[in-house]
Amino acid sequence: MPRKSATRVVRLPAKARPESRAAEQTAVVSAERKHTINDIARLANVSKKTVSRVINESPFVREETRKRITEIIKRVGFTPDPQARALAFRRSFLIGLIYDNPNAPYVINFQEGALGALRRAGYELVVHPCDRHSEEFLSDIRRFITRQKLDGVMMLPPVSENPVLADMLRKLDCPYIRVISAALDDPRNLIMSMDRQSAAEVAEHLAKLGHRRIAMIMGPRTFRSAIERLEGFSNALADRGLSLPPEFIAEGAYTFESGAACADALLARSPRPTAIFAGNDETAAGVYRTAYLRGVKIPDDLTVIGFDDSPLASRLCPSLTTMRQPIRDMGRMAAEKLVAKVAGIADGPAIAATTVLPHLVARESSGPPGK
Amino acid sequence: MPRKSATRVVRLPAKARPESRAAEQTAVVSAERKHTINDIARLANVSKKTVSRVINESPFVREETRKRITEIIKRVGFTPDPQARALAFRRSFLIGLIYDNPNAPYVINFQEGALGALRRAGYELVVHPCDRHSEEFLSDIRRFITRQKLDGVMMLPPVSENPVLADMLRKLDCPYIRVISAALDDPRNLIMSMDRQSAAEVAEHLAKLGHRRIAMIMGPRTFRSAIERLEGFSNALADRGLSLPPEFIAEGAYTFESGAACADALLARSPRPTAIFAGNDETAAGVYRTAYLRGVKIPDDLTVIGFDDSPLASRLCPSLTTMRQPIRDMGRMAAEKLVAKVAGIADGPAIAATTVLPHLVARESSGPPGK
DNA sequence: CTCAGTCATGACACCGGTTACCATCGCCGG
DNA sequence: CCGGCGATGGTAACCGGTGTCATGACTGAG
Repeated sequence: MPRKSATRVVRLPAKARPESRAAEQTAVVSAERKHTINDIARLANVSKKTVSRVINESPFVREETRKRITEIIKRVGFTPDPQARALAFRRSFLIGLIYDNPNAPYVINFQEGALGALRRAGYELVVHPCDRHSEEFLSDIRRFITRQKLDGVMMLPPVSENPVLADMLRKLDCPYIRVISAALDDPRNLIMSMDRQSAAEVAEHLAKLGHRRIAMIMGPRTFRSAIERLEGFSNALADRGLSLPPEFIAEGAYTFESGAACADALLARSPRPTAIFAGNDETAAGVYRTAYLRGVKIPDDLTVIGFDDSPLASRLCPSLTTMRQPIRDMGRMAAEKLVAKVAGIADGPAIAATTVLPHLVARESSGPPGK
Repeated sequence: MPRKSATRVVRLPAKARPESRAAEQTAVVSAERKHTINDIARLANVSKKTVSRVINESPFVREETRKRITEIIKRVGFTPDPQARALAFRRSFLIGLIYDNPNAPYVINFQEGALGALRRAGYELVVHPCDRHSEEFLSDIRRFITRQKLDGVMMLPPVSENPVLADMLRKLDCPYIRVISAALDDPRNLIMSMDRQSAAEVAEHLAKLGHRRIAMIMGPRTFRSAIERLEGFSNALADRGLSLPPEFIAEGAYTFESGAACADALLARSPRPTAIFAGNDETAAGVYRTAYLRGVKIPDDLTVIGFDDSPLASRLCPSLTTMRQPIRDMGRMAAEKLVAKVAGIADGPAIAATTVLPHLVARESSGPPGK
């Protein structure tokens, strides 16, 4: 068909035809027009309201009528227009996922866990990666939410820890769920990972193996999880008569490179630690790299423990002992909780935060101290 | 405030008040009602149509009027309702991303690349992970698209290779872009990764290093990329007088486990290969594992090359030589191409497929053959 | 000065659903 | 036999924007 090569000329000529846009030209392509609720009503010989009742499962429709209408709907393959519904319902049936996390498997797994629950409830998921250091950080998110009138949002750490953001969401009157490591909000808004307790489990593991010179590469102090893991770890070691001296604490950035650098500093000490608890798996991979370059054998010369149980953990050689977070489940729980909020149910008085407890997955990288 | 604990009782009692739903109770919470185009019109003392013109940058508004309205819009913080716009425009401004790919960084990077371009054009991204082996695979996707009346979808391999799915999309009259390794469709619908040429680059690299006994662990034959990489590799070797004998070709599954298993088989041969080209980085990690268990040193005893340049590649020790795919760019290009289609522009006669050419990133895992 | 052509704007229908409210119908007891 | 009630279905208005078309003011040519 002869297409006008009207790229976007429409806007330029101040003297185009009245206000005709190139819309129809493409719209007409579709052979059979989509059915609307009116078509169904006509076919079933009832009013559109009755059809609407059937769609929304209103009990005020005679069984026979309902059956007839349902039949027709199925036959012609009618789907109510989501935007029209959204307009009338004042609900978009869209949930946002805001993240700022370089850990791809974390995000993907959460996303997939959440989607399962969302779909079941009739919602779809819109994603929004962001950069919390950007100037337009907040306005971007605001635009994200208002642009499609999202019914609610979920946030992953570290953005989930941002109090200003949470404030903004409250002002926007936008229901939200924060995945987070500490009780920084109304428990109804939280999915909490018990990082403190998890870190204690690492301490116990290392103590049992007999380590006494233990180091930790923590995440950035601006991250709640970093603090929680550090304190949980340190306290648990103390409980067992072990200490985590300041010179054995390095502040990394939850990244591969920082892990390597911190490990380099730690392994240069004498005596050097026999075990390093890395703040996350990426950091642990950095430790591996430094050990590889320095000829330090894992786990013979050095025990390494990570956190997350990302795919990376089992790919490394030797495989990495780490803390597994049930991220998929967290996604599901976050979604369920959010949907309940959006629907206005389960908004009762005092509901505890939803919590998850990571657990240790022992692999090859941890063993008794060498010498 | 006294909340009716009306969880969802609304549906049960056949004799509730007419048909009142619990909607308003939650809606009223917001202190100041959202402004609509009517409010703006009233404030500016013009018709809503004129406000609409300003919003849509119609040239037919007097400069002074435009300024006044713009001012008011900004002052009261008005945002046009997206669902209402969508309804009137017959466009949802939503683009879907359909994937079925266990490689999280791949998906995340593509997603982020695409989002940049989509945002700029005023679209949002809705994600749909799927399981191509599920019975409801197709109907799920159909529902996904119709449920929110998506304006278009992007598909990642391997689902992108499914011809039945593409057919369905055409029938649904839903614009789509397939990210793929071969010209299986109208070029306007494709973002093509030149896997054949890339694999040839690997062959060249190995040949230059002096390898003669070279093996390949390919992906599943049902994957287009697996075939392309195999043929490209094999042909390029042949061009250089080298051969890829059948016993040095193993069919994996693009997974860590299959990589380990295939490597085990290959390394059991005698003489064994001095280099293995793994179909992707995951597979390469599997090769590392087997080498680790067998005490085979990389790269001294064995050169390993991956494909993807996922984060894993640089985390492994030794770091993995691999082919880098510009995934983020692919996301951006796919989004731009799709937006153009949706907008009806750039639909000219013959447009070549958009192609990308992965390139080699040489790291520590490749070197001259040992003995 | 008149007339045609532009530009700027408004009135109104419409997108495809929903709710509020009203009308009708069948069945019941008084 | 009639009024009343609950069950059903219809009508109109509305959600918040956009398209179409008419109209009035302004401009420049003849």
